[in-house]
Amino acid sequence: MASKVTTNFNTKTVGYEELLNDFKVLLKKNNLKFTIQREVILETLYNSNEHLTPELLYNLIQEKYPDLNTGIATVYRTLSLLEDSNVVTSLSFGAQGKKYELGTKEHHDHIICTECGTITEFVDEKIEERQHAITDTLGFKMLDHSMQIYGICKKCQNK
Amino acid sequence: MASKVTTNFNTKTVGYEELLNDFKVLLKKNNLKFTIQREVILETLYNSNEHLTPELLYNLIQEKYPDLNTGIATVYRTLSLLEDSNVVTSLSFGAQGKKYELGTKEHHDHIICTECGTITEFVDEKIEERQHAITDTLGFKMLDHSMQIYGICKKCQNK
DNA sequence: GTCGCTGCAAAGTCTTTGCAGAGAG
DNA sequence: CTCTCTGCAAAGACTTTGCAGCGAC
Repeated sequence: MASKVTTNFNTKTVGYEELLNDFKVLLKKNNLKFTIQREVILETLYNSNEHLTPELLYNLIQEKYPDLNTGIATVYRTLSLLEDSNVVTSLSFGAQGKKYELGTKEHHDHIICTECGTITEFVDEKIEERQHAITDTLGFKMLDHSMQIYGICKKCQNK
Repeated sequence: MASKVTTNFNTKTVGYEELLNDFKVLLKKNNLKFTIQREVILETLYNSNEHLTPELLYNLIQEKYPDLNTGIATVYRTLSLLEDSNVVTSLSFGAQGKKYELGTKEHHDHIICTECGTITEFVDEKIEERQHAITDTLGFKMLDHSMQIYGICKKCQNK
């Protein structure tokens, strides 16, 4: 790898077994129960590379496990639980509706195509460095950050 | 000014008269009417250095011009109009509720204190440069971008 | 068995819309 | 005068909550 490359696209680090196990440990630690609904929600989030809205997630689950008859309320409740536990992260870009993604990936930012809605992820070391420099100047203790670039992707430009 | 300074905080460029005039021109161009409610909304946005939610804006107006009895629906309608015309920009950081700010300032990013909610604005040239470099690599046509840094401000750390 | 979880439906938020009268141009 | 705006209230979208029965442990 060339040493000049400081931007990386698309990172995924944790395997499903590991993720599931961590989730079980988390539940046990808080006296919560491991239910089939919770597993299905986690699995569906894991297997989707998209950023999912609660409703989209609900539909995917209905489709794949119609017999479970999982309620939308459970999806919301589980997403809140997962967000509080930092297993998923919520994003609120566009006009309406939060989207969720697993937080097991490495930190990354987002490039969003306003035509087709496709989200590309990236990390750039230089930007990360500057962010630290800026908050240091202000005496601000950085906990997290997010960056979104909006525009038109290559594919949509060629349409 | 030292040449090393590439980060700037808090920028405001357009005066109210100019802003108001642009708004009137915009309205005329689209066969829309200049109403007292629209003026009050624009003025209140201008005079607030905060990022306002529709409800907060509505309350400020009720307080200052109780006789106008401006409806919340008008606030929403006017904000949509202003957003479509790129006079204001909406931000959807935190958990719920969009916030609006005038788009007449120069482009800037946001540093948000998760304790007290204070928002600091900044621009960093190096980051802007990198963003362009990244989208160029992807053949992506950047239209806009936004960046938020979350953490704890100096004041709140000392509490 | 106990106690948390689930689905359902009802209740909350926040935002948008239909309508009839008011008001800008 | 005309045609858009406005306030009101009703309707919509999205999310949360109360409850009684179900199910993990």
